[in-house]
Amino acid sequence: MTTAAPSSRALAHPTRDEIRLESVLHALADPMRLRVVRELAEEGENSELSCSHFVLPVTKSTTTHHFRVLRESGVIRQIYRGTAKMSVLRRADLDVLFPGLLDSVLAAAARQDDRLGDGGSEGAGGLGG
Amino acid sequence: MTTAAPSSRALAHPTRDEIRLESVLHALADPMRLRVVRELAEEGENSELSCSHFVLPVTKSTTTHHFRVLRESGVIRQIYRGTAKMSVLRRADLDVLFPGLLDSVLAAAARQDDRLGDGGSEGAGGLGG
DNA sequence: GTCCTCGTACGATAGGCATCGTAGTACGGC
DNA sequence: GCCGTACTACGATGCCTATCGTACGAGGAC
Repeated sequence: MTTAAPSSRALAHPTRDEIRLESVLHALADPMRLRVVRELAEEGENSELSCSHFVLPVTKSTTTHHFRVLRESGVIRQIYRGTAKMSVLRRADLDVLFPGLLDSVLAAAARQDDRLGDGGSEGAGGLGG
Repeated sequence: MTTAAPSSRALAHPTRDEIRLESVLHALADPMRLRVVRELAEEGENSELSCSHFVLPVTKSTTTHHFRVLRESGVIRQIYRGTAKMSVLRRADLDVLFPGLLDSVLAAAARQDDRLGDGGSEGAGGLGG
């Protein structure tokens, strides 16, 4: 699957067999990371989003850290594309390993947001940076 | 549901509305706690198991800590019954808040155990791709 | 070639947490 | 009343982690 120029920089990912449920749950338990995963899921299975696409209320360093946790736990796949680093949800792998888990978590997150009125207008906290 | 005297000691539990997805995921992300939850689930919805029923490779202090995390995150309900402290899975509440989530996690855990040969001594068989 | 943008690496820091040991409380049996 | 069992509370400890700031490398724009 040599798509275009993968650059010389490669990133280490766990194989499907190396993905652990505990690590996935831990990765999803963080609000920032859950937010990233939800956004990736909403974009579609094959959508690649750059790190800079996400506007998180933390610095770039911290964002890098969160993406690393997601990648090393097997939740997302990351590839370099020019100066940008694209992230894709590993939905297929996760669905094979843990059928229904990702959908349940995503649905639960959406439901909770709806219940708490988080998706509306009030932001409660300024996204100052 | 006669259940005799509930003792005077009461334990604080989050109401259904107070249960947060992040807290539940965090609670389930720990191997010890996931083990407890799985055992509770296998016993049936209304089964009460005492803390001492669980044989965990940690001290009683640590066991108490884990049960507290599970209780405060809303995953289990605990009541005193004599000197024993019984634990019950809050399956109904969780199913209302996050439909399918608990089942997905339990199924995923069972599947992973099976895949890794945790239940017995068979050498890590299916190394798919 | 030079500069700018994107993201990384490294160090530092503060807080959380899993773990232990010990001392203490509640309840039931004798 | 006394003791044993079941569990708790508290303090200590060491690791993990979420966060930041700064310095740095890679790749594209001009």
